[in-house]
Amino acid sequence: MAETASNSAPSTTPTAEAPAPQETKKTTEAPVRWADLEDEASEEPSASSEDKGAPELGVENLKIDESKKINKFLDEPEDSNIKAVTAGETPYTSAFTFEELNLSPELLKGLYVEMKFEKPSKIQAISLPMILTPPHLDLIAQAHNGSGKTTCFTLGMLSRVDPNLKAPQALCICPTRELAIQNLEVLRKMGKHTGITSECAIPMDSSNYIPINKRAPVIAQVVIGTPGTIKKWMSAKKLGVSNVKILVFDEADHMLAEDGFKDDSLRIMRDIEKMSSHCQVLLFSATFSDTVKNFVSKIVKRDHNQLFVKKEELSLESVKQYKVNVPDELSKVMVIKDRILEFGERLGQTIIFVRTRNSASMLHKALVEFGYDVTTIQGALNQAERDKIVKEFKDGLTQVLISTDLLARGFDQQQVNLVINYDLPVKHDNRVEPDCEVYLHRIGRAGRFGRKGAVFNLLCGDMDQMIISKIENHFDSKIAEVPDWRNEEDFKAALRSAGLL
DNA sequence: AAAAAAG
Repeated sequence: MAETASNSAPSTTPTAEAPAPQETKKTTEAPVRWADLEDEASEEPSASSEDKGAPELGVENLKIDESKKINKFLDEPEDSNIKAVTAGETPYTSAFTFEELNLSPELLKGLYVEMKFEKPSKIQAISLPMILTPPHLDLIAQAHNGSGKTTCFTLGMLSRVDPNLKAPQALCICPTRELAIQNLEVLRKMGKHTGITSECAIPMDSSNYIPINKRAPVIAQVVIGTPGTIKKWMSAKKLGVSNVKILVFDEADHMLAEDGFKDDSLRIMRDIEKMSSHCQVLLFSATFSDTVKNFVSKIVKRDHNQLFVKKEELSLESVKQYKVNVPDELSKVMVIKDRILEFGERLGQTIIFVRTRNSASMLHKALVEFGYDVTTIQGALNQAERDKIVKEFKDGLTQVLISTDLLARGFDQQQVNLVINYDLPVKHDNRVEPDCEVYLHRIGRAGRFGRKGAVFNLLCGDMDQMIISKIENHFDSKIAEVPDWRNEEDFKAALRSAGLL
């Protein structure tokens, strides 16, 4: 069974038959070894459950033996406590192996052979039984950046699809086109041997635009896309949802936040619930602000499972954060150029985050004028350009990528060791307030799957000082300072301490 | 004036 071609991102979305190009390049590291060290030995008393007297899962059994993981490059990224609150009477047992999950042999082959996984990560061990066990309760799941959330919901979708029913049965909604494409690539790779069909629902470029009413109805079994297009296909009746049994929101806090995609997301959720009697809803993100957490627990079904992490325990220990005080805008460029990019490829790939599209193109011009080979991505580019920039970066052809918050969430490129905040993330309606969720997502682009990484926050002026100290307070962690922005040795020391030199 | 997505 061939994959359904992606209508919307035709040339750039690799199919399962054409393996992603980076497969051939990033071979140096050993396969990811999850949870291969811990467990029964290092039990500790669990914190008592405070909420609703609901039963608490024995997640403490998954705690890692700290003494055994010294000097280990690929650490378990989320060894702090994940707090589980389960509903109903269903007891869940964490899965220490994928075999315990009753997956099809085809799917297991995808996990071991294509994905090269050995064992479930912690969030996978806890959440997969909840996702896969009847009565398939809704789930709100928070877990650290780079800890393997995508695998949780991708496996959920693949294992709940009936291969004999040629109709949409699983839907996944993402905040950006890039994330939709990336998630589709993962799904096709993981599901390579299952024959399950999939399609990407993102807006098409004007060049290959086909009016929705002239298009054939969707028969792909899994549809992954952005909210506007999904909504459009649904209301044009080209995407039938009566067989949908699992609905996933990736970056769910943003998808359901007041200033995010709330209206579209809710509309999609309600329309599916109307057509499809019991559709399981999965909400995944690394962040849930208190407001959003409160809201999302109301919109899912009354009986649902929850996994949460305290915000103080959310920063990745493997990623060292720094602040750099500079006198003016130009010195930000100088720091990037002379103190960071000078190290070249030794540091791996770098993403520089800026606040605005304008800021992106200014910085781009400046660095290009200094002779650096950088690329820039932001939402004003057309889809073909966006795809090209992402592909070049994922293929390792470009070393330094400037981005707006377009790539702040979910973008997974394991070779990114360095994140630079050229502008700090701030709330769009109130620029003196930091956006702590976006901050966490940005720094999570480094240190994927427990790898080492460094973040440099470039600070200029009192406002930046205030914002960064609010971020420190929010996560209850102190960000180390690079003493002198002009001193090369200070940066060397910082990078060394981060494990990158 | 300001990310993203889409009409």
